[in-house]
Amino acid sequence: MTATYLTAEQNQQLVTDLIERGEITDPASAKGRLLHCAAILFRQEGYERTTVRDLAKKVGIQSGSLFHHYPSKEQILLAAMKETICFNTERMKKALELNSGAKDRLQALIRCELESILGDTGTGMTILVYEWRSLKPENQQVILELRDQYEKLWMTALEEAKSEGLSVIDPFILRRLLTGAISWTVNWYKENGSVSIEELSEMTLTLAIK
Amino acid sequence: MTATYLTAEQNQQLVTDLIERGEITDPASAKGRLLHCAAILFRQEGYERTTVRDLAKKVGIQSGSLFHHYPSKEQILLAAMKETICFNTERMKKALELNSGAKDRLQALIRCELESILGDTGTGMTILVYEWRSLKPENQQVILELRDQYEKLWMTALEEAKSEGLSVIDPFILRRLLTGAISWTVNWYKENGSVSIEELSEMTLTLAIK
Amino acid sequence: MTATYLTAEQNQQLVTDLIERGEITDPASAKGRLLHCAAILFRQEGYERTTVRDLAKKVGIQSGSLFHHYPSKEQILLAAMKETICFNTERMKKALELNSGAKDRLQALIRCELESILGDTGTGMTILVYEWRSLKPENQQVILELRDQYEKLWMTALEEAKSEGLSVIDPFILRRLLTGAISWTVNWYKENGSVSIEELSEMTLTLAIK
Amino acid sequence: MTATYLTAEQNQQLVTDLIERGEITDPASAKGRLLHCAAILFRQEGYERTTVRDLAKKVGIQSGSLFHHYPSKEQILLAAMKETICFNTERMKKALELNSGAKDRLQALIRCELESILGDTGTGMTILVYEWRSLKPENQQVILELRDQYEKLWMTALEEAKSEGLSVIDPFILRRLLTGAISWTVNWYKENGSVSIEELSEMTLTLAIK
DNA sequence: CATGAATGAGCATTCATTCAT
DNA sequence: GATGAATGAATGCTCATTCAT
Repeated sequence: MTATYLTAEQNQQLVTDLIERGEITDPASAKGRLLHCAAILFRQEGYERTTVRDLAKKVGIQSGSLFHHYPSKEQILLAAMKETICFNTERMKKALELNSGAKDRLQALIRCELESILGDTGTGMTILVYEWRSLKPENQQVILELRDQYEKLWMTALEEAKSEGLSVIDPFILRRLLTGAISWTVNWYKENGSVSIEELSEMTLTLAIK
Repeated sequence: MTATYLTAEQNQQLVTDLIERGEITDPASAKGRLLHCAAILFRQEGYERTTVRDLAKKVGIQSGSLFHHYPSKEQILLAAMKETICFNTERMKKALELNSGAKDRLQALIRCELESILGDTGTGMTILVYEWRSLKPENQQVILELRDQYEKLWMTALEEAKSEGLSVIDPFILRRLLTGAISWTVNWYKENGSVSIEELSEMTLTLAIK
Repeated sequence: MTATYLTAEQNQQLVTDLIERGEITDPASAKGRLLHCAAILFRQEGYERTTVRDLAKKVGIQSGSLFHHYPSKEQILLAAMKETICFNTERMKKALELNSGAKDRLQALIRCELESILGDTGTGMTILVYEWRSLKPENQQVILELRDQYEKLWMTALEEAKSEGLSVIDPFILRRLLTGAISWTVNWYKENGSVSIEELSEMTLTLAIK
Repeated sequence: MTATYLTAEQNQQLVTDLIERGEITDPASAKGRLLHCAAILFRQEGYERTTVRDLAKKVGIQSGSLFHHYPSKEQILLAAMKETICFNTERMKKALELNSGAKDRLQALIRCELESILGDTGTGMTILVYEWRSLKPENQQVILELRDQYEKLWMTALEEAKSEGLSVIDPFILRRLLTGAISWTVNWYKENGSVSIEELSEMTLTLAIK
């Protein structure tokens, strides 16, 4: 048996809610399209290798127009990161609500993070991992604070798992090992390969618990 | 009980041997110092953010002089990657020789890779992971081929572990999950913290096997 | 004894008359406010360093809206210069009418020009001096023609002074030396300092005549 | 009778001395040519309207090469200003040495400043006057300090003139009026016109003293 | 081998101007 | 009239690479 996960409808509803609450930008708007394209390019090519001209071309505007929406390239990265954390934190909360029991709750988190890394939503956590060093220290701090909430959800779940005897490793270290294992999937997982994201999340769970 | 690992002397001997065989560059030579500095800077700052002037300054020469040793910045990265793989492949072979039994052999590999990522030798595997996209496809191919040998050592050990019932996950996927978990340590592990590299390698082992 | 100068009421009356005759724009109108703000910003920051966005912000409108009033940034500068010359020419005429005798008439002109440079009316001659090179040749020509009338008032007064033996220098050169001396005051004169504009105009007069 | 002024040879000797002492850059060197061209262009076109591409073209190099010599456009302006003040301060000192008597010494200063403004040496004081606002406050401070020595020479001469009864105006104000009168000549004086620089300096002197 | 001035393509960013709403 | 998103040419600056010395 496996954990319950958000349906496509619930996922879509979450997006709608967050747009309404102003926490993420409507992907249908110019600004939202910009952010979506930026997330994809930064993920594929890396922040440094993506020029504002590349980005503008992908969005379908002129490079100067980017600066109508954001004052600098780095602010685009920052905004993409912020919305990504925000969306994924909310999705993890919803996924936790749907499950009870340490094991299922942990699996829900793993699956959420995998979906975020591997999905084509452009909201992927990958840029948070790989483009971190491109932020100036002050902006790193901004992200760190948002990331705290996200990581608290994980820590709670891992501590619960440990107290139930499902794991013996220190939760702090286990979380970091899992972060690496999951984020690295972006470099090898092929969507139409033999393994589904759901199966992959089950395998990842067996790493975390006995 | 834990696996046997190379002593500092054995490690040093390996370096000497590889220099003699011409497989890695003598770190005392100008070229070797260049490669060493490059590895450190590329790891710390990233390849794109490291300018040839930064690198030249660290080496203590003028930027134009770099190009007497390598025809381009990318070739410096490529050389650093090659030597890193070469050295670490050899070190893993040595470490495997020192151990028998699937569990110990697996732990030896984990420890080798962690040492390579976290050690201050400048030979770290980190750049292989994070600067991969900075290589042109043809150079990626060169590294991929070298990497094959390295990965074969892992695959053999993981298949052995599976056939002995230590693990149930597909070795191919397990290796990739471990790759991520181990390489990510560069982002959080603090040398003088409460956990030694040896302890960390034991914890990582518990992820891989039951 | 000193020359007679326009009272504040006479000054205000002049403004009203000129608005009525359509020679300057009513500063209460949108266009007038724009010109007023432009004159101030161009004087403070310089024409090149003042962006249309800065100007729009000061006026309290959007930058695109400026172009409903003037077809280009340069036309705004041109209009500001035109109105400045027009207003100051008229003011000098009035001031000349109030005085007789070469000395007093000359002092009246000096004081007028100083008031125009140092006053806070935003109609100052400073931009004519410092932003001259920002005009395209054809627009420089437009200003030159307006400026001719203005300068004729000066030349007449200086020739009169010379024929009365008050000065020995060639009026053409004397006028240019005075132009520099007076316009430069914008860079050092402090309104609440120890010297009033009236006193300064007397001192300047002693430069021009014996 | 008129004041003594530096001969062309003495002028040239001064240049040579200052280059030797490292206080100004050899105009024959690449850096010196750059500074010379910059001074001319900044004077003719203004700092803002001069692009680094314009400057590079005039020097005969590529725009990127400018930044081999100076880290920014503003530093080029700053260097040009520094060398200008330095050279003109030294030239004024030499000119003062050649003359005695308040009147002659004052005329020497006036002539020096006029030569500096109107000469084609590219070392003209004009940019100090007209491009002042283009410097950031910290760089303005640097120039202010250098300028202090220069202005002290003037103040001493003007105070001497006043104590000898040659002038009645406050030296502080007189200096500023003269600064304006002299610097403004750049806008109207034509070299091959009917008036020589020497004659102009005599006329200017009659403004300053009775 | 090493230097360091020079290159030149490329970069992020600016900004006057346009125009559909 | 006014808005404000979009334009696109131009700007100051960067940087891997070249090459005469």
